[in-house]
Amino acid sequence: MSDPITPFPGHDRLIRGLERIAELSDAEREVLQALPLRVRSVAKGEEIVRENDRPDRCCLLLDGMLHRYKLLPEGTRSIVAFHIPGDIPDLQSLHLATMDHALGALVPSRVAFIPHAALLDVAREHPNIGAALWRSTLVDSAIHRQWVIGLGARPAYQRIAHLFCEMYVRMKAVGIAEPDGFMLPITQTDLGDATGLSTVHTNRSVQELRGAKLIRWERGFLRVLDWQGLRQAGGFDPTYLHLKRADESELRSQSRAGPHG
Amino acid sequence: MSDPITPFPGHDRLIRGLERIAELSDAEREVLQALPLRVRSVAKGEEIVRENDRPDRCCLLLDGMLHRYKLLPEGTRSIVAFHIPGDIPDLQSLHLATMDHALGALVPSRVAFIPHAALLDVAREHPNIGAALWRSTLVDSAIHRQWVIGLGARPAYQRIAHLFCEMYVRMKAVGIAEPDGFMLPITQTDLGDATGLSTVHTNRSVQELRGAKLIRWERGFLRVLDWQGLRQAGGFDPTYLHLKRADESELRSQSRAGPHG
DNA sequence: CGCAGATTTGAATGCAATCAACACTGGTGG
DNA sequence: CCACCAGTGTTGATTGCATTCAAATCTGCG
Repeated sequence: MSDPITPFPGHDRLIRGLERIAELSDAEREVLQALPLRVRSVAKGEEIVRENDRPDRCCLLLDGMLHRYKLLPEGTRSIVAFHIPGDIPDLQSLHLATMDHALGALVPSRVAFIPHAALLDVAREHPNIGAALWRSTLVDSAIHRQWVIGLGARPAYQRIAHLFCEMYVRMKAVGIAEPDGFMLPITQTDLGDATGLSTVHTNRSVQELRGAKLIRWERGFLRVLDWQGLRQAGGFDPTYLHLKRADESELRSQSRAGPHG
Repeated sequence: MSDPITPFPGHDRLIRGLERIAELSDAEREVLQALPLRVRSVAKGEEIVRENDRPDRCCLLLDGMLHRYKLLPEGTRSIVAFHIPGDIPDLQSLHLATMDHALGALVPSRVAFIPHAALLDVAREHPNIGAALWRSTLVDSAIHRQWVIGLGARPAYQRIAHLFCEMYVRMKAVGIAEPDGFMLPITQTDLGDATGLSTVHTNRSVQELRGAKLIRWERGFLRVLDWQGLRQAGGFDPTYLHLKRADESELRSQSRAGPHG
């Protein structure tokens, strides 16, 4: 249960997370390196921030996977976002005092807390970093929009394919994907709560994707067998992730499968 | 087709729009008053910003109603947001260069364009205004999240009730609602495209709301007959709109109908 | 008046939810 | 070491909410 102010390991994640969408100078990277991080491990299923909380710090994900969700009166859980290392899932709390949803861990994870005050200072002193943070919340918003579109207009099969594409591309962008797939250590129940489908129907749709030889998904690793096919199945266009050109073109050109980078 | 730099009429809308969620000083209001606005009328159905555009200005809505939407390959239109006077629907373009959706007018409207450069300057020189703008995009994002929840977990009837509540409260917050309802000059087709329902089923759900004596909706005016009932039908909790305390408590306490303020 | 867009109604179909079991996995404790 | 259990994944059967297809009515407007 280490809870010291660690001046090192998490900063790389933070910087990579921001650099996938924004340009940073050396000086700015150094400023970020100096941010105080309080590292903590969280257990699977643990709630990191509660609905209605008024946090005074943000949570940077270092390792593992988090989700943002809301429990409805009927007892159902609605997942509104998945988060991967490098993300700051509750960055919005910087300017929206009250949490309108909860943040929790889907698997054992490591997070780092950054005081609001520190982030606000940095954002004010270094407008470019401020812009990057703002931009980061805007990409988050763009992902929400895409989910709205998916839930409103796409059938189950396509919805799931789209989500797989999204997670794959996001992970590639921070360099934590493998050449042939990525870790997706969530349950089908989680997937269903995120796509608005029952677990049963989620299961059947995943099987369809397997049957179409687009993916394999075992022991938490999702292997992409046919990237072009999966993209097509999901109607996926990465524009909305607003990655920097380089990352984006890389993934466009990538052809089907094969264990080559 | 007036297209002069009008230094006056739109600024009130802008200020009211920001003040529903943020505190502004007199000095800051004056700074906002000095922003250059280019006012324009747009026709019903007109596209103001196109998908894939890279705008160099933002669009402030003065009168009317706009929507953000995306046309899918299958030919369907997915509406991801409705906008009312005081909103800046494409504020995200300030930091996300490429539009990942379109912006259009649902009814004849008046908008004012503000150059990105001007907004960025103001945001940098006046951190509190910058925070208010950022905050504004965060509320937009929170609304998206709520739509995700609705589309993923709520049945048609509830979804529509929830949307009606949301629009009512947002309009109250900028002072353009009537005591007994508000202008909602959209078609049921629009409503369906926003709630992920067919027009037929949208129609039937609206009729249910009417049958339950919760609303009336004629000639573009939605009369709220039973606010508490409507709130309950939609499972509506306004927390996610992040209004300033005052506005929020006002609406909580308001009881059923009646033409008293 | 006649037309286009919007609303409404009816009937048939279908996607996805629900209900109900069963299989598989990993972890725990006897 | 194995029995047991909880969580997860899978399959089958049934139900139902919402879609689609089709057509009639209503409304505003040129």
